[in-house]
Amino acid sequence: MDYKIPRGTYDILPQQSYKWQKVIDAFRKIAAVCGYQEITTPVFEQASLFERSSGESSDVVKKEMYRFQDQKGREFALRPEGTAPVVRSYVENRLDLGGSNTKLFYIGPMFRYDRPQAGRYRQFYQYGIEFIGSDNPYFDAEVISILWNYLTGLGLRRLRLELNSVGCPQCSTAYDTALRNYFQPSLADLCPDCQLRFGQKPRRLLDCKVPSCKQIAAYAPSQLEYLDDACKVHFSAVQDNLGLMQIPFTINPRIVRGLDYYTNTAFEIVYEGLGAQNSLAGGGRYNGLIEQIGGKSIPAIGFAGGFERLLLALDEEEVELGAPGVPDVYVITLGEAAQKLVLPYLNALRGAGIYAEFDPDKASFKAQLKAADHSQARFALIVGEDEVAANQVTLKNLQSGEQQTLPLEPSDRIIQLLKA
RNA sequence: GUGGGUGUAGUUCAAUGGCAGAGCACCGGAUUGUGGUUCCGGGCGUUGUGGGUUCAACUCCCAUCACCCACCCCA
Repeated sequence: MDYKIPRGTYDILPQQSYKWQKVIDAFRKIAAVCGYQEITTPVFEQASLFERSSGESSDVVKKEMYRFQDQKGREFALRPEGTAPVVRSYVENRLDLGGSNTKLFYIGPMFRYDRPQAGRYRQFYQYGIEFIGSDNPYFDAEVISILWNYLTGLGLRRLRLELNSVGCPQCSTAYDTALRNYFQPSLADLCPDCQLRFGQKPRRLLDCKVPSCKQIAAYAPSQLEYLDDACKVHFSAVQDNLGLMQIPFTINPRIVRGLDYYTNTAFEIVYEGLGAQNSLAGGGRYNGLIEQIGGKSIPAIGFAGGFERLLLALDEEEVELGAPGVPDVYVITLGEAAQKLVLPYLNALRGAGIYAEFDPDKASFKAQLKAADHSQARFALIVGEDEVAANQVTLKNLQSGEQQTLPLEPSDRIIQLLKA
């Protein structure tokens, strides 16, 4: 083998495809019934779009972005996430001037230069929702409910929805100050990573896993105590709405979104039983992002989830996603005359929407019947010398073994039988 | 980016430094046109790759690549 697939990527092979189609179709369906329409953006964008929106200090931008220059020296990046491109498109196409809400969803590959691990790839596929246009807490609940209903609808049970509010930029900076005050005295005892976090993103100190840091962080103030009145009201309204929609959640004041643009509502869905990469999806409000990217000041909220982990979780929970398609009929011929007769027949069946399989390389009758059995086709359509002579075909039900003879010409009757 | 583990047939796994094997899967056959069960037959695979040690390496050593696990990050 001379060529190898790039590290951290994978092929979706035909035997796996139907599962992907199933989860993708289910997502499209639920998005549609909530009024969301699909948007597809390029897989690469100006690198600065992500630098500015995700935050220069975020790991995603700092060390995980695939960057390249094109022939004219322009700086591009393979998109590491979906929200910034959607917002870029929204602003660029002046959807912000319409004055009404915009409901979008996307599905596509994202790219991050991470060390590969179970549930973590360098090219991975995400589904996501972006609601743009209103700060009404109903929409927080709507967006979260889409995610929740999608995942539970697929059959997942061991899900946990964790909810938090990171507040508006004002309460957020107030909170950062409070955290710095809290950690200041123990600064020297923190791990090197945390010492960096102290300066850049103090709230990251809260989910450090080093035991000594954990201990120090144990009594740190909670974000929720530093929400201003408006943010408090919003947060509790979101909770009320979720309650009314009967979506269970737990408040986790320590969940922190990795990208800088989040405000107020932040949430994450974790699946118990996936190992380290157990976060199935996450999202939140980003009320300042549209303005930051050059549009009007318009509130918005969204989420993104990864299909790879979703499929792992479905596998873990032994959810059956159906099976690959099997032929309705397997066509068996014997002799040259039969083969000639059968080609127009095949075409007619397929034209009528019937999945018909045929392999002229299988010579013997036995081999063909074996192949028919192996294909799990429901029927075998047999055209041999006898049939040619008698101007008819034999239709054999492979489950029951019953067979009947029918006129040679493809008829509605046969099509009905095969479709049944 | 850091630490640990693994790498043998399509696949799951064997092989005290001494001839590279088995189950499953796959293909063919068991007299003329009837499948699933059964029986018989079918495998030289650069033992991930490249070096080294040795009379001899799947086995020991080094490097490299890939995957897995954890950290990290995040979906």
